[in-house]
Amino acid sequence: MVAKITEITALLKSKGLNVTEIRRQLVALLFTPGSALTQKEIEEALEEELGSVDRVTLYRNLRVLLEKQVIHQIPIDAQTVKYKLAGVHKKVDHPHFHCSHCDQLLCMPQVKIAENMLPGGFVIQSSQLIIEGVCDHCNITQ
Amino acid sequence: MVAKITEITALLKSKGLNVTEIRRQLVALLFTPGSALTQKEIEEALEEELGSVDRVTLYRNLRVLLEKQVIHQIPIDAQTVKYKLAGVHKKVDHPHFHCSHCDQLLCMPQVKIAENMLPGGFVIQSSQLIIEGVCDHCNITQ
DNA sequence: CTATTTTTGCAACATGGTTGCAAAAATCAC
DNA sequence: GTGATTTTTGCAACCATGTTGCAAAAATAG
Repeated sequence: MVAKITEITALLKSKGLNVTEIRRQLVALLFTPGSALTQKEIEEALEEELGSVDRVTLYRNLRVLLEKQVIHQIPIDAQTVKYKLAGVHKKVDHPHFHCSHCDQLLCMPQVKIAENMLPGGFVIQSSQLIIEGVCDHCNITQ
Repeated sequence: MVAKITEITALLKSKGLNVTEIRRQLVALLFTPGSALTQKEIEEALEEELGSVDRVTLYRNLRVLLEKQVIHQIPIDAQTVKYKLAGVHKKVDHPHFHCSHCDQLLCMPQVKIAENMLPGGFVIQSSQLIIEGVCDHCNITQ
């Protein structure tokens, strides 16, 4: 959770982004592996840190970070989108696992969706898979 | 496309729903296999048929049809939800294939997401898979 | 430090989700 | 069928969120 400021600064700069207070806090917030938040959750968390956050500023920063692929947008269900720090996976559209117990969102690049799973003649361009369930950690400690 | 009115009426009644003009047109619209529309697309299509459609009425009818499982809601990406006539598959959360060429949305119940695809300790409760690509038909005729 | 570029905060507007309520339509009981 | 009852519709209204423009503030470059 406590990522060094220099680490975050370096990440932002490496993507050609200026470093501002909101961006630093925003990235810091998503730095924990597995943590993925909705815009509302981000807004609330940032308000605790910064007092108040303009929703337009947050909205624009989310867009910039998405464009530069610092973060990813993952549609959990028809009415929820979560934001997550982009991992190191090459493909943008790898599967995710959402734990209904602890709300963690984990990348599952080991799960592959391949063309041979489909009837003949179908070509895959991309795919998006969300698996909802209980993660290994919650499964044990529960 | 031209499903007999009696067929649609029967479908609605079988779910315990009264038959109204909007519901009939709405179901008729989604009757074509593979057709899936956004709320906006539905609204526009219905306006051609009925002159004008109140967005609240449409919204409420979509909700009722979802509840009764006459239709399903499928999140195509972070900013698009499509509605589709519910098929005959037992599981609600079967995979879908979205053709980027003809925009058809096809059910792919043959693609299975199984627990053994995940690391040990993970339990699957449900899953949601959207595969984007080119369908067999477009692939040939293209 | 000053000039230039970027970012922020705010007003404003659009769109979609949601509720309440009275009028209209559908269904039910005769 | 008629009238009573239940359901559905259409509309006003409100809230949350997406989106743009613009001037002030902050960050960066020289």
